[in-house]
Amino acid sequence: MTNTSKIRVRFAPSPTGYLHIGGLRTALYNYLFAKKHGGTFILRIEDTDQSRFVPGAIESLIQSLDETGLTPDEGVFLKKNHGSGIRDQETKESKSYPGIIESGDFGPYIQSERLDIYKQYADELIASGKAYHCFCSAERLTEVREAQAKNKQAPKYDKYCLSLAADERKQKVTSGVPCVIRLNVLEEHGDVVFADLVRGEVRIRTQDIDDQVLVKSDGFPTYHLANVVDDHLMRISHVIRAEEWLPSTPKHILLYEAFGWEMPQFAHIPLLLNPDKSKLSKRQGDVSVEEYLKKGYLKEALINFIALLGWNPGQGSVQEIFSLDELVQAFDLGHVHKAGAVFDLQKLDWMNAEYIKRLPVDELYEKISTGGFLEKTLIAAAPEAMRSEEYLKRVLSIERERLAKLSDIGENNPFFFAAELSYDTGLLHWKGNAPDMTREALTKSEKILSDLNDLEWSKKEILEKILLEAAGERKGDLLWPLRVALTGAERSPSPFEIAWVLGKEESLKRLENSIKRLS
RNA sequence: GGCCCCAUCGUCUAACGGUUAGGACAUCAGGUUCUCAUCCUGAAAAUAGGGGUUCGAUUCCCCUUGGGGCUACCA
Repeated sequence: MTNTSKIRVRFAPSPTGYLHIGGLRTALYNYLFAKKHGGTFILRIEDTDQSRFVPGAIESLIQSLDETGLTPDEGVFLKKNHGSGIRDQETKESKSYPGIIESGDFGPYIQSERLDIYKQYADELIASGKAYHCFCSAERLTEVREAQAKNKQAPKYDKYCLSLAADERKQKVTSGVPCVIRLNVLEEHGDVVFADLVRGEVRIRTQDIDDQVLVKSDGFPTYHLANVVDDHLMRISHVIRAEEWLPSTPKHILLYEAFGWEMPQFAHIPLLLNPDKSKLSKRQGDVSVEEYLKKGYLKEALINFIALLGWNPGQGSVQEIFSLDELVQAFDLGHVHKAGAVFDLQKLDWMNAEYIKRLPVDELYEKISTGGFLEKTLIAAAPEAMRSEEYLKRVLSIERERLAKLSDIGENNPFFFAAELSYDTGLLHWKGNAPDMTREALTKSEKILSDLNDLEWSKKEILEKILLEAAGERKGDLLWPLRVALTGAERSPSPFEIAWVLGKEESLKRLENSIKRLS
């Protein structure tokens, strides 16, 4: 049931660590494009460099994709009950065939488990003379390159081994001399031209293209070979990847031609940048998706934010808040930017705050508690009474509009979780009021609040009404000392809200303490 | 060094030959029942430079400049 016109895209990371924020964006654009066109979003693990493999990285990659909602349609098994999360022993083993992968084969697609396939295709190229064995040492290659750099020439292999006699090459191969397999790029080929969906026509002179290594001396394929072979076998229709791959695309095109295969469409999306405009990297901030989630950035905000880094809905739209579904509807490769985009943490904070503000308190509490923020924040050290669900929900209803990220809970308002307040007594005085006046105000507040019953304490609006009435014209005289007494802080939410959160007992205790300070 | 890509406010971006060059973040100022936050209003802030093409260029072409990426038996 092959439908060759079907949209099939892939996200093809190397398992060298955690999912990078730039990787997430590449995955997102692939995902959006697939969903928009009723296509298939595939995950393929490109682990052809054994030395860079990080244990656990594959699982981590899959988990991050899953947590952000970008679960692949193919190439991954998410298992409920057992083990690694990437393989289902019951129904699928890794593929060991050189054949076409049809829709319905679900991987996992891990390149290190497909070495036979690449070997077979490399041999095919050797047989047809499109590729050749190279026995040159690293030292010689370095010398060649240095000489070329000195002469201001493009650095590329000089085809030395191609000049070896055929039987000499064969003899070396059979006797096991270490060698690699290179693509034989013919200069008479002419320019390599392709139409990039983002950039338009891209043209490279063949003389500038190196005889790329296809198979390394350890028998593993390089990225170039494995990538092209798999994209072909998996019937990838659109290669959507980061701009850093643009220079190697001509090499891939030459490979498709050498095999006589139909080419996918290419779309090279702009890089995510550090504030100094270099490629987004660690060192200048967090780049791991997991880190952002841990800090309390909501996946919806993260996805929304990076979607808009390098893409916009066009049509003069000024919409900034998009759900995943809305992104799917609006997405369009034609509105992907060509220039790189700086990853601006301040705007992410703003967007995350927007999402938090829109979250009902119950859902916010759910995220705080399941996200581990009860253990990671000021809440951890709070007295027992200040850790209850009911108390925390009251705090959240106040803090909701001042949180940039979940981990900020209590950060600006530590008095919500403090057993004792420490502050400068002078802070209690409103605009130079005398201590007597302050004491009088605090005593008045204490009297009012202690007279209120539980029902009146249950609503912050009631507290507000009563205190406001009592305050009269010069509100600061009463409210400022009360607020400081309850918070010990120069800045905080309103005294009504604080009192309501703290409750009668704790509020009165803090008031009494403040009055003691003045005597 | 070589090759390639890119270029609108500080940042993300809109305007696919004709706009007082628009929006958002950040910044600043003011307003909103005490401080802060939220919210509202306002301000400042950009087409890198030079040539063309055109009646008319942010927009199309060329050059310069600037930035970035790649340049491995890494992806």
